[in-house]
Amino acid sequence: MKIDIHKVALKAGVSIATVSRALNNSDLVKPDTKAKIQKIVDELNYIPNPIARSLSKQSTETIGVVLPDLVGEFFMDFIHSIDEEAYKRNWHVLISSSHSQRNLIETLMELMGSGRVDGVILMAPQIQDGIFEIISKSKTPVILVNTCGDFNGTNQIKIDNFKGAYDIVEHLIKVHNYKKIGMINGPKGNCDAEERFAGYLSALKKNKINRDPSLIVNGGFDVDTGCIGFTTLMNQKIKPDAIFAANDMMALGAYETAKELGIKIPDDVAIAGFDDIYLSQFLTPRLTTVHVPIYDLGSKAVKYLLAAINRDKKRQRHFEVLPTEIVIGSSCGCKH
Amino acid sequence: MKIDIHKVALKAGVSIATVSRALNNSDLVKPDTKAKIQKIVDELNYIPNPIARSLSKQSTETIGVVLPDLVGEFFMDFIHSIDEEAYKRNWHVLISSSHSQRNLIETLMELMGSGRVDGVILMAPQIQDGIFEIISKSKTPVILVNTCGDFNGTNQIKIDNFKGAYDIVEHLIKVHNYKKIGMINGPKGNCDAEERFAGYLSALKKNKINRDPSLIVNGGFDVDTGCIGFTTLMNQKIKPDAIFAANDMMALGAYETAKELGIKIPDDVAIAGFDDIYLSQFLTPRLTTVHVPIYDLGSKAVKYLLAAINRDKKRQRHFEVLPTEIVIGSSCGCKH
DNA sequence: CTGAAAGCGCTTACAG
DNA sequence: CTGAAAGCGCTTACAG
Repeated sequence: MKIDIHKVALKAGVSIATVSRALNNSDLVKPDTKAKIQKIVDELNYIPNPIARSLSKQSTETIGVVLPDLVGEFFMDFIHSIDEEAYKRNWHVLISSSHSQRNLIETLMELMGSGRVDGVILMAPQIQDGIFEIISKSKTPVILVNTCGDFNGTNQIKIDNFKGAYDIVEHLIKVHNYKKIGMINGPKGNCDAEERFAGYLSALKKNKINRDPSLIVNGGFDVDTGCIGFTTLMNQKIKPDAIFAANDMMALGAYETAKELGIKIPDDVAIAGFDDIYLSQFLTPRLTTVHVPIYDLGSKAVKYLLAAINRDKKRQRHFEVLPTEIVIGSSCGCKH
Repeated sequence: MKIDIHKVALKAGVSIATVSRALNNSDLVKPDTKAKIQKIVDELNYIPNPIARSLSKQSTETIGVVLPDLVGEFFMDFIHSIDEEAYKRNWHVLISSSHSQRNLIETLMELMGSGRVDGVILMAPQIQDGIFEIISKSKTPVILVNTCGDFNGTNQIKIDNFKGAYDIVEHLIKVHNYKKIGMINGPKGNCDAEERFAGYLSALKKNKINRDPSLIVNGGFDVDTGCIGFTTLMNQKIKPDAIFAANDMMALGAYETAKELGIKIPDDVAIAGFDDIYLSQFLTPRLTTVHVPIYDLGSKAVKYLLAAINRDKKRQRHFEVLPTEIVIGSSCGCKH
């Protein structure tokens, strides 16, 4: 038999209002009464129905997380950190990835319009038209994760793609004296990709190396396009002496292809990546890459979102760029 | 201004009951009326409040997923497949991993007692006392994923650890003629680990190889214990000619250590793993391992859970063991 | 400090 | 086919 607040009230000899107050730790309830009620609650193993509470309070204590389509090990850590942070505060996490079948917009609208969650963490490196309209029209607080640009009034948290890329390319230039640094770019329109590319260009410029369009190829952040990109770069007359892949997955593709073609890393060509995915430490040679503070990203996203929910007007907004850090392996030519 | 069912009813000139029926596609509503209501709904961009609906219908159309503490790339695919399957049916997914701070039992009890979800997918290779009490006492349907044994009355789905291990060890014996096959075991009490170990023992026995306790070491399913296990095995007088690691992460540890010690795989010692994690295809040499149908595991877990929820009495239960398949790389000695 | 009552936004048995 | 009303299980302003 399902036990509800009435049963507790009956057994405790008080009204349901008092039970409710006691459980919400209102100081309108006498300590004695609280204790008495708590005893009954424990006895009966009563758990208040969160759905009813949500309806009444008009808040769900649940945050929604919307993820992009492609998911990798990266995201598990992200979710884990979100869950951890949410748990600490007794909040819940509703997951929703956008699928081939449905687009981000749809997912987002449904989540935000429905009242199923009090706020949304939206990871959207590939921002689509219409998203801002939805966000700004809605009263549901949102925090954008890894989204390009600075959208006024919207909470944002992201990683420092630019500086990470800048630093690692500068490492290739200054420490190793490479002159022909190729790049396998990420997908068009992807924020992370664009910022990393900008960092690459900037490092070249600051170090007075001319940008050579033949050394820049496009990729899609996956292994296959890494293979293709690497092949393209290495089949040209002017071969690069180092290649910066915009993420580790593409660097991995480069490794694979290098092995097949008998090209030695870093002797024939140096490689650097971005993300520091778990896998990269096990590559031979260890990949030089950029570490991304993924745990921090998740837990801060939760903190800022809850702050936004609690102050309920979106007055003061959060905008933060988390630092990235280069991780030196031997794929760049460093000895270990 | 938040728009609710009353606004829609007012504008459509009908009662809220009729609006509700129309939206639930009841055939008690005349097609004309339905059309008229739908038009208003679209105009106003009305989305019924799922919380109110849940309270009224006593069902949430949400499934809870409880994950163990250690999470890896494996789990992201699992969640993704669950989300995909749930989405198809317009269900939602609430994630809850057990943390250092809280144990599985607590997480589970809260989730099941609260009415926040209609059913739970519980991945628990390391089953704890008390879990069955909770499950059998509760009316909330549960499906156990990768849990050892056959618990009467409980829906279960798992992978064929035994056969996977058996097959891969038999491959080492029959194809490569290894005689001294070591094993780096998984954690004590872990279901997957125990079944894999049983498969190993059975393959030895069937092929008339005596079990040699000095060739069996314990591990914890992580890279570090793989390193330690490998070192231990290779430092003995009688060295193994092949090692079966109970999962790929430990095989990875073996690779690392082999590299450091200058031991060649597979020439000095063959290696086989289990899981076929994404990473393993990029190891040199490619790891011979056992593929686990993780996507299937997730989507079937959802299907069976929803079936259990819908038939609401737990009459007919689902129990399924998904086949595993060996993936031949060159770490076992096969040419590629 | 406590209780009776209204309200959160829906669904659905009941009556017509 | 449609509507008035009760009910889902809580919270909280109001009155005492």
